[in-house]
Amino acid sequence: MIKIAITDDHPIVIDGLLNALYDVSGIDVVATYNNGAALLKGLQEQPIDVLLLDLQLPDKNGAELVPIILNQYPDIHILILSGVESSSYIKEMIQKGCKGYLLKSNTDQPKLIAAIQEVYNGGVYLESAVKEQLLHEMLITKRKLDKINPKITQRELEILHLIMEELNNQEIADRLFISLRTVETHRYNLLQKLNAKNTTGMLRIARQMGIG
Amino acid sequence: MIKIAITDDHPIVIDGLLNALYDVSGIDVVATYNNGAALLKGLQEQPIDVLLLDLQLPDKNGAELVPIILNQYPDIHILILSGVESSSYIKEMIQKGCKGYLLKSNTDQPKLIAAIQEVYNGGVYLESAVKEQLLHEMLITKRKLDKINPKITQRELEILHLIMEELNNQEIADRLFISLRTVETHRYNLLQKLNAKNTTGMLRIARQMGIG
DNA sequence: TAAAAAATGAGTGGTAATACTTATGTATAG
DNA sequence: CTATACATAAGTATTACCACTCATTTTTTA
Repeated sequence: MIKIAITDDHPIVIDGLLNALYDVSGIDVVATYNNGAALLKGLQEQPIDVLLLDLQLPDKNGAELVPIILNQYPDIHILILSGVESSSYIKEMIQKGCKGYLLKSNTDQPKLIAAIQEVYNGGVYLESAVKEQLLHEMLITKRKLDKINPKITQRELEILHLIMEELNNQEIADRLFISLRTVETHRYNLLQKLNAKNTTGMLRIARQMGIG
Repeated sequence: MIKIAITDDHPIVIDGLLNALYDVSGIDVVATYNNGAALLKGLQEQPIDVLLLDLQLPDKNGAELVPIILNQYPDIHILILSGVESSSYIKEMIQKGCKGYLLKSNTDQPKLIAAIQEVYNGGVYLESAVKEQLLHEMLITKRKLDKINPKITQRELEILHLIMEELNNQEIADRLFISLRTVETHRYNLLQKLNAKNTTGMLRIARQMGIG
């Protein structure tokens, strides 16, 4: 018997989920909460296996809540049930330790049950639309910017790589047997070409272009 | 008519591909090469739409070859045909601008044709095994490092996020209604806790921990 | 081979970040 | 009720980085 808790601030969503999971063999919804505080309190007395968690809650959002929960109850399998299909959100949640990410918009009963069983058994559940989204994010990045992007020279690229390796200008100069001033010039030109305001921005853009 | 070139150092592979693509409507194999140099030379006189490229060539490997080709012929769609299913390879190749990655081990004629048509039409082709591999890679990262990780406070995390957004200390101070010196202190403590020597390193480590 | 692009490097000035230490109010947990 | 942790903030130096401009040499390409 998989013990489940539902947390969502919309009663309608909770009703829908209860309905979808009612009388399903092997699944038992033992609690529902409508905010983060209630959830954290409830977990103290009611142990669960799987948590269906909405990302947008009135008091705390999922990004804050998940680490707190997993820190105290590492064995709970968290299944995010969200309205937004944003790959950065999805990635963040999974990396924080959630076991799945469902979209409210297209999750029906069979999917929901499949997801619950999958995460309960130690797997990760992502529906195919979400998978596609992630892959797209991961792979596309580069070439579109590539056209717009002013071409970075070989030497500039080398310097970019060394900056990524956390070398400072002096260390880069020593490594490449060139003057500190030359490194500064290359670096300045990189900032211009990538239209970045500082090193952080430069590296972010570079990463988006697939460098690194 | 999609004009195709094949590059592989194994004649048997070339024969197999020729055979698979022979007499397929809309597809025309116009050249075959068995090393990188021959390919680069051939491209000068024989324009193509799609390149089937083996990663392991005797003279140059794919990682070197692809940027050279795409730099000179940005409109060629490169389809990697490799024996190794390594996600880092796959990612690297796609990010360098390749449009697809096929495994020699399980590519049959229909798959091959589908892939060629997909990339010719501007898409990216990855077979499902490869997709799964990539997703796995992408999502696993976090939790193992999570245990080791020194505890970063809520406020420090906030500041880390704002640094990632390319704000400087003054801007962060203004945003959080605190003093510049306080931001500097938090930032200093972050560098210590993450054991980083500069902002670049700090952000790299943070990313590895799944922050961002 | 001329023209363009890339790599090299310096001048000069300014701003931001890093490297510490010390300290205080405040919340929190034992 | 008292350690402990956290957020806050200042003092004092030093170093790194950013912002430009200009100039020379080398390499690439037309």
